[in-house]
Amino acid sequence: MITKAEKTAAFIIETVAPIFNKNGYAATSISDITNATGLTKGAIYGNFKNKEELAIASFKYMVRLLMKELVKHMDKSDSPIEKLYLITDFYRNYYLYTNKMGGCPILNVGVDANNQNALLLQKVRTIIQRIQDQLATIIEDGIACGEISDKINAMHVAKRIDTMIQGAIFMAYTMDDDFYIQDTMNQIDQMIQQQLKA
Amino acid sequence: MITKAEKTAAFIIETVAPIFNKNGYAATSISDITNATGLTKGAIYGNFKNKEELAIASFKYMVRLLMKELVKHMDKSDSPIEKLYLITDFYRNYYLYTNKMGGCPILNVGVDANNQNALLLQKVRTIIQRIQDQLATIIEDGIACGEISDKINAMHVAKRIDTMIQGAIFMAYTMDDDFYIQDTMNQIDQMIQQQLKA
DNA sequence: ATCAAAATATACCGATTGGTATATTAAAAA
DNA sequence: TTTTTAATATACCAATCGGTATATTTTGAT
Repeated sequence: MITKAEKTAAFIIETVAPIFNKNGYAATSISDITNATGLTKGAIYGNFKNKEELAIASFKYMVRLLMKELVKHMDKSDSPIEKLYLITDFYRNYYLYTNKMGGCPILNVGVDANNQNALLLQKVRTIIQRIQDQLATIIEDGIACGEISDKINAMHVAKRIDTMIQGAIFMAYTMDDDFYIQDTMNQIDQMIQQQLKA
Repeated sequence: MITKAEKTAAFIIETVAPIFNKNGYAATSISDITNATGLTKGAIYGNFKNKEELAIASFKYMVRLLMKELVKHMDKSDSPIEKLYLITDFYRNYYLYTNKMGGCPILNVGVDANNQNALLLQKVRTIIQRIQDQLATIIEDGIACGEISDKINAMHVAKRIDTMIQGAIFMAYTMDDDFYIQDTMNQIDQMIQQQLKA
């Protein structure tokens, strides 16, 4: 059975996650949290040990949301090479989609947590690692089924694609210009076509 | 003549810039600043209007340092295409070089200032714009002197290169792995060779 | 050496910080 | 319906926040 506290905890996370994502850890105060939720400190600290635990829960929630959407998108095809195109396709809507949740949590927390919060930084690293592993797996699947050239290093290409995507997201948000994402996705598509295809 | 206050202001900026760069605006307190400098609030607020002004001065100082180094590096050749290679060459030492100053100020302030400090964000945008303009100018010079194909859009390529560089910097710092920068610079070099060269 | 001005230190301000102890209310079991 | 427990609200804590007013010191010109 789902308790009241569990519902409250979920509500707090959903409400607070975009705030942490937008403002960063240090710039988000407990009163920001009580104001946004309409709850009091009692409810917050009754459900979370401290600010850090809530920030981590918020980050995990954001990433889970994003990854669920990405996987849903990728599942539209079984072909590895088509899956790669579906990934760039997903990121073409990323700016619009993540704006609602206060930006890209990986970029934001990655920069914000560095030198500031070891636990949060560790969580981001794990997520990035997981994304790259999955990307590499798709490429390896493509090699295995003959869609992708066996000359290429799957993990290297995975990192390369991920790096370009994160660069595009940073530029898009900092310059408030979606062009960077659109152009980078075209660039990655071209890379897939010209360098990866068997 | 150089006054005592001017020397103090310079000393404060040099001392504090890496701290702002590492911690971000909100997570850097005035007491962090007095502790690091050994000065008191009187000296700080006697030389700077407020925390924001000091943060902006610190950011400008970091960028000036970096850009001076980059320009010095680029001046090793007059050939536009060689200048492009010298840029990637510069960034091959970027991780080691910027670690001492608390990371890449453009990445850090770009993410930190977004939704937090409009003035700082504006400064980053101006710097990024300037970098891309200069990059585009080099490419256009290359086109003019026949080193670079006239088929390409200079500004688009400039943005593309800048995006890849920033992505590499983000990944390198978040994952604490210089590989991302080295690999991306190789990638850009290859791009120059295969797509830009006339 | 004196003195005015510039520069820095000290002491203080109200507001806010993250967090806790306790009181109160709401929910569920008896 | 009473009683117990779970959940939330209230009131408070010391510490710190950014910033200022004023006192003190240092500096350079006379």
